[in-house]
Amino acid sequence: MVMAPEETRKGPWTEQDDLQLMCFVSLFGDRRWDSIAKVSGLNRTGKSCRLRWVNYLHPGLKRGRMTPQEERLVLELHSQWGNRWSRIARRLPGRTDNEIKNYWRTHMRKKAQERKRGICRPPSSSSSNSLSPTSQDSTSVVTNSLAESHLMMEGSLHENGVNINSTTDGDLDLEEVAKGYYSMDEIWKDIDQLMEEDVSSGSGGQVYDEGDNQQGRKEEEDGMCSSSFSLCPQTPLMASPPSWNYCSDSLWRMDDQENIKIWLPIINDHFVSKY
DNA sequence: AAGAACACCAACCGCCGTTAC
DNA sequence: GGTAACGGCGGTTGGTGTTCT
Repeated sequence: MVMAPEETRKGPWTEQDDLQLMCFVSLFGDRRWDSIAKVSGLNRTGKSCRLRWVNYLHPGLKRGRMTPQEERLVLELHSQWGNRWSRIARRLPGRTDNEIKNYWRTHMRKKAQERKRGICRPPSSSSSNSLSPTSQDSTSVVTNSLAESHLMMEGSLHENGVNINSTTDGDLDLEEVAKGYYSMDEIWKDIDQLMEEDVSSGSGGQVYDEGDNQQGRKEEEDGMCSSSFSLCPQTPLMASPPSWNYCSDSLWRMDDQENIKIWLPIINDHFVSKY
């Protein structure tokens, strides 16, 4: 049979996509994005998956407006490092380079406009950097809280990587994987193999219809991802980022064990049990 | 109330460095 | 050592929601 050539999907992510990606990242870690992209059946590029994870799904992400401390830190660090967004982002736990970049862009645009309108006061003589917060309204905040913000940052700096090793009752002991009993490389190799097999048998690489992920998706006896995800719990799916934020947050943070309980059997069935 | 302007954010693109083969 | 694949980064764009006129 001839499979229609699948075009890599682009554009907005659906809730289903997100869940799917989270599931696979939780199992395989946030590396090997191309493989994750393939294995997950998302039909997106690895880059796209990575971006989605880093900028949106990562459990440690903060949401909402920047605090004055953060704003100040961004200003400070930008004056030091320029547009090294990812570097700056590392100093602001929970904020992504994209977020900071966007913030800065907006911020600078506003500034430029103010300047244009002559609202901005001339820069103080002490500053050689036109971008530095010399004449800004937030100056007071800016000047007194460096130590404070650094302290805050330190507090939350421990990386919020995906903790998948605390499962106690999943069939797969991810801890073992982590310990190296099963190397991820081995697993990936096998997955790659599986994917090839699935493709050649015509059952793999299936992608849900956009817009109708649930219905009409018939269980394929062997389709790991497809069938797996039809088994996925009907999580109170989120209609908007804020609610999703809550969900993803809770999915990850509140109870990894629950999360693992939910997802693990699914993956186990198909390819993990063999390890 | 409607349209324009603005602000915010998600996502893509292209380049570059690193790694594996 | 050469090359391809991958991942990360910064720049940019486009969509959507909000505020202003």
